[in-house]
Amino acid sequence: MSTVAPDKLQARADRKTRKRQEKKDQIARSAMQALQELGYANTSLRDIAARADLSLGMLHYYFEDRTQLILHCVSLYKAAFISGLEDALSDASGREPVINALANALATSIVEDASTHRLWYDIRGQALFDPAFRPMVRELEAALIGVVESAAEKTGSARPDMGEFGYALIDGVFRYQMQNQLTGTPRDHQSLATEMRALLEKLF
Amino acid sequence: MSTVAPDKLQARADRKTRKRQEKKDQIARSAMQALQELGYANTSLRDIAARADLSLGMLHYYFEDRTQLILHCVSLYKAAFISGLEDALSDASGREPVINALANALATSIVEDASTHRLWYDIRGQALFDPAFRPMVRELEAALIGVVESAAEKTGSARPDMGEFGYALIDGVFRYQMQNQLTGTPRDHQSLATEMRALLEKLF
DNA sequence: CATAAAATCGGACACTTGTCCAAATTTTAT
DNA sequence: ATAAAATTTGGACAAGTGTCCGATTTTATG
Repeated sequence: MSTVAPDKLQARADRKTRKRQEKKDQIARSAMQALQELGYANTSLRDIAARADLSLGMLHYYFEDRTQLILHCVSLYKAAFISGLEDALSDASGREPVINALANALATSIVEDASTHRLWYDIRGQALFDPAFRPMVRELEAALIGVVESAAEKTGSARPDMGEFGYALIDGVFRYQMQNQLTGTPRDHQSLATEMRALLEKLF
Repeated sequence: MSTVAPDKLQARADRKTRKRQEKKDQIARSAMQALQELGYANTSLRDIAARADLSLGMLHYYFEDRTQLILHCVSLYKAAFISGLEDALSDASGREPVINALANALATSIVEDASTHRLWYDIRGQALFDPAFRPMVRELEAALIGVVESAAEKTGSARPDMGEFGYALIDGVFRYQMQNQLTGTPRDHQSLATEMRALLEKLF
C-alpha cells in the first residue's frame, strides 16, 4: 500500500511530465537552431546534440527517433507563428485595420524570422516525400487557412474556398519574400508590408 | 604534324562531346526518376546508378559530383517545363485565349507531372540552404517570371513588378494544387484549370 | 542519510554515404 | 591489325549516420 495520498502522487507525476515536456521543448529549440541553419537534409543528431550541449544518447532518451524530434520542432513553430497571427488579428476590426494588421504581422515575421520560415518550408517539402510529416503539415496549414478565413469574415468577404485559395496566394508571396530576404536583396518592413497589403486588398 | 584536316578533327571532337552530352542526359533522366520518387534528401548515388543500370563509378565519370548531377536534372526540367509553357502561350492571342491557354497548360502539368514538380520544389527548397543550387533556381524562376510578363503583355495588363508578383501568386496556387494532387484528394483537369483561371482573371 | 528513480554520458554497433582508383573491356583511329 | 583512347567495372576507403546500451552521476523520496 502507498504511504502518500493519491492526489499527491498525481501531483508528482504531473510535475514530472511537465518537467519532461519542458526539457523536450528546450531540446527542440536547440534542434531548431541547427535545422534552421543547416536544413533538414544536412542536420544530424550530432549537430543537434552539440548545440543543445547534450550527449547523443539524451536525444533518444527524450525522443523516440529523429523524426519525432523534428516533428516536435514543427509543433513549436506552429504554436508561435499561428498565435502571433491570431493575436495580431484579434486586436483589429474593420476591413482596413484587419488588412493592415495581417500585412504588418507577416512583414514583421519575414524580417525577424525568415530563417525559421525557411525551416518550415523545408519540412513542408519533406512531407511531400515522407508521409510521417504530413499530419503535422496538414494541421499547421489548416490553422493557417483558418486564420485567412477569420480575416475574410472580419473584412466581410467570406466566401466558399476563400480559406484555401487565400492561403495559397498569401503563401506564394510570403515564401517568395522569404526567399528574397535570405538569398537575394533584403527589403525593409514597409516595402514587404506594402506588397502584402496590395494582395490582401484584392483578395478581401 | 596531323594527318587529317583540322575541320575533320573538329567534327570528331563535336561528335564526341555531343555523344557525351546525350549520355549525361540519359543518366540525368534516370536520376530524375529516383529523385522524383525519393526526394533530394533520400536519394543516394546508388539509387540513381541502380535505376540507370550503371555502376557507381560511371556517375563520377560523367559528373563531377552529386550536386552537378542534380543540377543537370534541374536543367532538363527547366527546358521541358518552360518551353511547354512558352509553346502554349505562343499559340494564343487576346486576353481570354491567353488566360485559358496558361490555365490549361498549368492544369495539365499538375495532372501529368505532379511528381516532377515535387522534385523542383524540393530542389528550390534546398537552394535556401545550399548556395550551389541558387544560380540554377534563379535562372528557372527568371524564366518563369518572363512567362508571366509575356502573358501580361498579351493581355494588355503589363505593369512594373507584374512578373515577380504574378509569379509568386501563381506559384502559390500551383504548388498547393500539386501538394493536394500528391498527398490529398486528386482533382481532375477541369477543376484545376478553373481555379487557376479564376486567379489569372483577377491578376491580368 | 540511504535508497530508488531519473537523467546523463560515452562509446559501440551496423549501415549508408560520396568519392576515388586500378584494372579490364570496348570503341575508335591509324 | 595495332595502338591509343574512351568507357566501364567492381570494390576499397574514410567519414558520417541513426540507434542502442551499460555504466555513472544526479536528483528526488522515505
